[in-house]
Amino acid sequence: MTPTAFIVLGLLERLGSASPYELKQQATATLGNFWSTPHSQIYRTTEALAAAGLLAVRAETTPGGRGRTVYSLTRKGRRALATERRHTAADLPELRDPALLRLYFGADPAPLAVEQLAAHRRQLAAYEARRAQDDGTEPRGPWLTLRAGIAHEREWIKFWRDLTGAADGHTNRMAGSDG
Amino acid sequence: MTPTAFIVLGLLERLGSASPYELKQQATATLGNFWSTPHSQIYRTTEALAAAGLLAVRAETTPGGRGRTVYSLTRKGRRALATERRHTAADLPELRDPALLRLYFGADPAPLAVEQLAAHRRQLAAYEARRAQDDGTEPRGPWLTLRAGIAHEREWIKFWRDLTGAADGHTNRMAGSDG
DNA sequence: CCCACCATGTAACATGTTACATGATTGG
DNA sequence: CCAATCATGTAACATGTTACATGGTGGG
Repeated sequence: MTPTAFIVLGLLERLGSASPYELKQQATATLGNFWSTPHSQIYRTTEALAAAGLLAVRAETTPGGRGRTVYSLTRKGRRALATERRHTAADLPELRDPALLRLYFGADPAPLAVEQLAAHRRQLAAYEARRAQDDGTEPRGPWLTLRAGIAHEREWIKFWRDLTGAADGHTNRMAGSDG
Repeated sequence: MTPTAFIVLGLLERLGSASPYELKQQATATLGNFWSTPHSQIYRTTEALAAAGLLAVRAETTPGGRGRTVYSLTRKGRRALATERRHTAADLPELRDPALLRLYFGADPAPLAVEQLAAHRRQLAAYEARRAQDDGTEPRGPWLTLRAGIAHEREWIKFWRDLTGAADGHTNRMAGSDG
């Protein structure tokens, strides 16, 4: 099962039923900060899952006339989701950061670091606001991923902060916060 | 400029000249741990860069008969690389970890955590071996990205270690090392 | 000499990115 | 009522993944 398929099934379990458009909105709002999915892929995936019998299709006509297609889990879809949840994956994530790539190939660290630092600080603030806003009722999964996000943002901030003032001289190394 | 193009130019600056095959080997060996690139894309990119005048092409016939195509930077290619190095990007990386995705959608943390913990420990060991092996002559860029890799691996290990024993009960939260 | 693996690619298909299209709704 | 935006998609193209092809090379 592809990640997108898993996301579609997982979101539909929560939402009951939804159009691909709504699924995309949900995905952006909830997973968006650690996993992005293009809407084109959501449309393809809902079609494929429906063809495979994991989703039921319903054509809706909203008052006003504009139609849309609404999907919901079938029993088979529920089973597939449960099975997939039990699988464990041993794949590791990649860092895959364009800024890191530039750094690797010899870009001057300081200007990169200034931008990255600001962006990561904004991101961390957003995460922490979300955590603060939570009243303790959010399910454990999302809460844990939020925790992971916060931890890694803090690492990025440490990393780039150390580089904001680093001169681009001949010395390869510097004293760092690295243990 | 696409990341792959930047990688091809950057590697060719180091290597002087290389075939797409060699570029792929180099990319895997050096960047592989934080940025992967499929070989198909390397072949496409070398062709495109050559067509744009950033690379010079030379058809080689190795003793034995098997031919290959060797590329090297043109002056224009060097200029493009220098320009690109000066650009700063404000895009943030995504975590994009399949295990995190499962966690988000309610997978039982413990079994996931066991596998992830082991895998991240191996990865950290590999990074640290590389750092230990370095005699201080490695350029700063690679050394910095290695440092980032190590820091994040440590975060992942903390994260998953806290989850290896977590019961999958009704309590949403637990005491964590999060500060 | 044969099998396995390295070197060197090409091709088919899946996924991701970006642009376009079009009907409703709403703020000015 | 016009422009912007939301809702709802389709399509074109770029990139990534995976399978296949084929010539050399080295070990048993």
